[in-house]
Amino acid sequence: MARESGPTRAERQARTRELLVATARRLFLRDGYHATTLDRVAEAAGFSKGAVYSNFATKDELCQTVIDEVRAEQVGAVVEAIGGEGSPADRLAVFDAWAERTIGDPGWTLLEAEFAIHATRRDPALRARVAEGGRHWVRALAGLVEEEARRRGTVLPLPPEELAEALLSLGIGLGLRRAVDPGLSPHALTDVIRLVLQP
Amino acid sequence: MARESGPTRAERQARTRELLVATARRLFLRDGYHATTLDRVAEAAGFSKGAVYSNFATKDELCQTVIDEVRAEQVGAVVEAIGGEGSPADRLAVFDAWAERTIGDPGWTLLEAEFAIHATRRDPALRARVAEGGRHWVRALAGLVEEEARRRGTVLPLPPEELAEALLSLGIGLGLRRAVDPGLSPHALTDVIRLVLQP
DNA sequence: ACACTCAAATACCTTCGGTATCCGAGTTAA
DNA sequence: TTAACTCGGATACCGAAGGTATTTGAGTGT
Repeated sequence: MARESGPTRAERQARTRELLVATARRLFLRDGYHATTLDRVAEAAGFSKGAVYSNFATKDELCQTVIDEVRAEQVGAVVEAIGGEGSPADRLAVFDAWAERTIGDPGWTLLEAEFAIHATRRDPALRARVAEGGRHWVRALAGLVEEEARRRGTVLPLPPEELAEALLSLGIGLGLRRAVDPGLSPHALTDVIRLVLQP
Repeated sequence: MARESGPTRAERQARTRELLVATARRLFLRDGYHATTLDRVAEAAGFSKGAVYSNFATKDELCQTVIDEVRAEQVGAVVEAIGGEGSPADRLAVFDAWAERTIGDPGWTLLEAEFAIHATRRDPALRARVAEGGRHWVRALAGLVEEEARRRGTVLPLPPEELAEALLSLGIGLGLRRAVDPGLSPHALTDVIRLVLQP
């Protein structure tokens, strides 16, 4: 036993992992998957590449960790936004703000898409994981859409899952389009949602 | 002057370029942008990497050439499909078949998206070029949508450009989603189009 | 016939993901 | 207390890939 025992070994490793994930998150969101190198992540976090490989098996695993973390926050935010009280118009405005923040964020949109494509091309297991993440989004959205229709007392023009699939796809496509072409109007998503929800 | 003059030098180079583009097209569509290496393209075409760099400044330029070629075919096909005669239902069926072939083709969808993301992250000039390609799609679709509404005598629920933007984004998003998760229903796109065009 | 051009080949550079090995602080058992 | 051991992190290295510099040799103009 040391006189003044500092943090234990496991605690130090956890701290290292945290710092690596936080740094990787910043760089992956800023520069994208391919342009971000593990050397730079390690250096920016104050470690060597060895620290990265001691905490994550591959670059894919590190990036997946970052994406899971960010996505959990995004899903939570949208559920909270839509689930709130207020008139349908209020809720749509809140959702609009969320969409503007999330879909309008090129870093996030590009990273999700880039990693999904990479996973699809590279490793069936990773692709399956990414696909499951997408289905998770669809289920969450389908629930939200159904609930919203119930609140409004309107009949959905399509099954909720299909509508959710279309909305998610629209969000992905619009996010990509806006990232590539920042001059685009940001209103297409909510306009289409209005169209679908207010027949 | 040689006795039996074979192909001239310029002709030989054009032939080399053709072979390289055709080979690159096959590999890019099959494996994607990053996974396709110039060494393999050159070897598969029967040349060395030097031949590639003698005909294209960078990998980006070769890939852009391939994408332009394929996209020109796709746009032509959809304009031809929609522009044809027949009842609205017939035309929608033709479009449906086109969408199934094009959007349902993971190779094409993933390559477009992968290259767009790469260009956006890497080089502002290339990004601008890709963005212009997207606007070209939107203009073509807006014209088609407007014409279709005129033929049907219906009023569009949104401005044609915005509708076209939404449809393109939906196509991109759905194509990506289906590439990542092949089990998805392929009908969301035409369902939404029916929804928008038959109020 | 002879110098020259230039498409294509070859050799080599740098970067980056990944692996093998090493080091030394921290943990544990005697 | 101490000595063996564990293992997180550092370091050295490998192979692949985009890109560049240089060379080569078949075709071309004078």
